[in-house]
Amino acid sequence: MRKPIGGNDTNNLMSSGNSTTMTMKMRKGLWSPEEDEKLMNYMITNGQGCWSDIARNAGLQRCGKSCRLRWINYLRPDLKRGAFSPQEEELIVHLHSLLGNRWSQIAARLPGRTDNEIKNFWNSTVKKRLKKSSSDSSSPNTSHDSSSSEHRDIMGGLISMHDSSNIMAMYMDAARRSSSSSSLSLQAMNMNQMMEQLPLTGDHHGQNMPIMHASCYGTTQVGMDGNGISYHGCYEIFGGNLGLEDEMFNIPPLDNMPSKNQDMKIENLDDRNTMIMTNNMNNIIMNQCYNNSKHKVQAIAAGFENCWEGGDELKVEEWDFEELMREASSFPSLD
DNA sequence: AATGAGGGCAACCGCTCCATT
DNA sequence: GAATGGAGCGGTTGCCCTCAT
Repeated sequence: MRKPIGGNDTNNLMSSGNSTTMTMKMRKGLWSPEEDEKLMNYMITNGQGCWSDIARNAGLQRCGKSCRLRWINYLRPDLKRGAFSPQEEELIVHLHSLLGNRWSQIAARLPGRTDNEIKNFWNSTVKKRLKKSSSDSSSPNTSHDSSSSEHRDIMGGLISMHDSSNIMAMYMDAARRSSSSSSLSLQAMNMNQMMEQLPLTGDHHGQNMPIMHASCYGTTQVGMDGNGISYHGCYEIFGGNLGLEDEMFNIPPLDNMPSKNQDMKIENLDDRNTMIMTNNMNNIIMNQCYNNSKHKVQAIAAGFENCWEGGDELKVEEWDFEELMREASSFPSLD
C-alpha cells in the first residue's frame, strides 16, 4: 500500500500559517486512512449529494471531484475487490467489442467493478494480450496455411473472441471516427469485407462461411430479483465462447443504463454513432431472436437490453451473423 | 545486496454534458 | 439563448512494487 503524500498532516495543505484567509489549498494525491474514514462516515450518514458540499461538510481538504472518485473507485461498499476472474475478463473483452472504450457502460454490466478498474485492467492486461496474440498470428512462422489450424483454435475459443473483438472494435471505432457522411451501411459492407478475409470454417450449417458469420448461441437463463436482472449459463456470441457457464452475473437495475428510447433520441452526433450502432445491432439481434420462428430464444443481450417484458424465459438458439450484417447494411444514414 | 525496467494501480486532468439561473 | 456550476467520463500521469539481472 502506498503511503499517502503528505502523510496525515493535513495542516501542511492549508495556506501557510494564515487560516483566516480561507484560501484553503485542496489536498491532492493519495488518500490517507483518516480521509477515507471521514468520507466513508459522511457518506454512510448522509448519503450522496453535492460532492463539493460533501467534501466541505466531511471536513476534507479535497475537491468534490476527488471525493467522488475516491468513493466510486474505492470506498463504495458494493465494490468487489481482487483480480478479475476469467469470466469477467471475457465479458470485458466482449463488451469492449460492442461498446468500445465506454468504460462506465462496461462497468455498469460488471457488478462491483469500476470503470477505472476495468480501464486499467484493459490497458495493462488485455491490450497486451491482444497485441501479443496478433503479433503471434502475424509472425512469418504462422503464415496462412500453418495458421489455419491455429485460427480454428483461436476463432473457436476465447482468443477468437479477442480477434473478433478487435474487428468489431475496429469497426465501431471506424463508425465512431467517421465524421463524414459515409453511412453506416457502407461501414457495414466494409465489415462484411473484413469478414471475408477471415478463414473459413469447415461446414457450418451446410455453408462455408467465415466463422464470424457463425451463429450466436445463447443458452442463458435469466431471472429477475430485486436488484435487477441476473443471468447465468453458457453464452456464446460472434463465434466466441464467453464461457459464462455456471457463472452468475447480476445486471444492475435499468436505472443505471440508458433506456433504448433514450438512446434512440441521440441523433447524428459523431461520437454517438457507436452507441446508436450498438443499439441497432442489439435491436437486430433481438429481432433476429424473435423473428426467426425456427429458433428458440433463451436469452440474449441480457446485459445490453434488459428490455423484454413478460416471459420468464426467452430462448435464443442461434442467429445468423450474415443476416445481421445485411440488416446492418440497411441502416439509414445518420446524416 | 543493489539496481534498473516494467507493470499495476490510484488519482489527476481536461473535456463534455446537463441542469439551473 | 447565454452563462455558470456540478457531475461524469475517458485519457493520461506518476508513484510504488515486483522481478530479473
